[in-house]
Amino acid sequence: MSKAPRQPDSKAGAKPRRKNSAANEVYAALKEGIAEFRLIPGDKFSEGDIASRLAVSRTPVREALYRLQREGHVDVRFRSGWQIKPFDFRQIEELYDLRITLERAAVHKICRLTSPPAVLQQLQAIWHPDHPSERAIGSTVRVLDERFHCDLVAAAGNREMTRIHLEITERLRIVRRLDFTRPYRVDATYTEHGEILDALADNQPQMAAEKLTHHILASQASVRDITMEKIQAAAEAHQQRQALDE
Amino acid sequence: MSKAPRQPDSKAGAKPRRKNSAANEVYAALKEGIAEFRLIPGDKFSEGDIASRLAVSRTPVREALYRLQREGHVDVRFRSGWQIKPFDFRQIEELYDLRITLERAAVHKICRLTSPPAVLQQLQAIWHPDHPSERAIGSTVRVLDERFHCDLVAAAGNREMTRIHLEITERLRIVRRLDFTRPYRVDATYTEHGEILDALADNQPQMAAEKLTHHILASQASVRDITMEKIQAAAEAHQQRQALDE
DNA sequence: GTCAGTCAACTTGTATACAACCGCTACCGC
DNA sequence: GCGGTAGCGGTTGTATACAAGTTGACTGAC
Repeated sequence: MSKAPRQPDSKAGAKPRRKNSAANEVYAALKEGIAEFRLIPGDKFSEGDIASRLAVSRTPVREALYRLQREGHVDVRFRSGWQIKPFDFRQIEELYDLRITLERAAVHKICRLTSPPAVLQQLQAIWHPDHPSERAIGSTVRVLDERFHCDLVAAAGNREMTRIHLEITERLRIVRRLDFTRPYRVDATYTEHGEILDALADNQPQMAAEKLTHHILASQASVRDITMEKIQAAAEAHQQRQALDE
Repeated sequence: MSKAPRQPDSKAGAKPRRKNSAANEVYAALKEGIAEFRLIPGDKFSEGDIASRLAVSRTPVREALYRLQREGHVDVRFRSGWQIKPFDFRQIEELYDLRITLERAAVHKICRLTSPPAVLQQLQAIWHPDHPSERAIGSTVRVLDERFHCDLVAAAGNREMTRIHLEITERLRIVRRLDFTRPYRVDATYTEHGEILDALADNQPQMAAEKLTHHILASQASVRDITMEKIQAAAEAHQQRQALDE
């Protein structure tokens, strides 16, 4: 495995732990590493590596790795090490597509509800362009946008759908974090969210679904090129590091 | 934990193993136990219980339990044991609802494909009521039905959607297995599948979606009452066992 | 009889030890 | 020079040992 800078180990020597905090810390550290591209798709590593690097035993490392495996971030080959799963553009596209399916279903469901869920009011207050109070800026918008979509799905009232959608959101977050430094589609986001909410308020599911689809596709497009770019850069950096290791 | 009959341990004393077969065996044994209601929702047990019962160490047991936990079958409380998750009727309903959402989206996608996927031909051959060759009977129909729906979603070409759908199918299988002994809706299944395939062949997504929805709802209804019944019976048996333990 | 406090058994979380197995390299025969 | 094979380092899979926390029952006072 390429020698990434040692993770800041926040609990060196701290033996007593609550819950399975060690496993959780390993999980969080690895996931952050993947999200911030210190761990590059294709990187190989062993359980022992991670364990000594984070100063824990292999047991919590294994638990964390199995979680990540189930989430599709890493993979293991029998007695021959782990690796970060190669980046899969098609998978990203498919996840966005799935989001569209789920969220369209959600707005239809919302319109079929007998009484509109309270959360719509709150979303109106945050997002409606006529709203006079302060607007969020920069990457905050992205976080709020994520929240918007999750709230929308949750409002439809199917908890399993909400759970699945959350899982997808999690996996896409890693990609979306890539363009943190960019000026985000702030105005567009406000406009589009406003349109969706208006359509919902008017009980026009078709319109809401169309606006929603458009919004997600726009967001996807915004993310797509920067993703390509970053992945490329990360892959090159990775190759350089590997060359340096020899 | 109530004393369920000892699982048949197929590999007592067999030390050398390939893959993590011990973990897989534990997983399979537990899942079967849950599916067949030897492990009743609410049952409490410890890792040590399972380990000694299946003659393995706690390590593979833990791995299996964490898998089941992620799938929503069991839950753990910190240093205080595991339990089979209480049966959640609402969850079942929600999963069926989610199936409808995903499968409707799938048929729409299929109709938008430039060339119809080859699997449709195969499904026609199996399911079309005019088809002269042999029909499946009894519980085989249920297995084939499951396959039908998975194939349909797979044909839409979104692998992530296929994966999620498969996960849902897995979780519903436990419920569907409940009415193994019943005469299944054989004729209805053939008719309804035939209608869906016809609509797809005619490239009528709306029609296909409607027929599909109707079919899933019928299946759900068929399962609903028997589920109630069995759960009731299982819960009573469980109470009796508990009373007997004292 | 009831309630609070204590304690011991039990449970999970983590660390460590050991065994089986994969992949690679170096060596040997040709 | 080349092919095949044996051996070795490294990796995961499993077992076991130990630590920390929870639960529930028992005991004692009131």
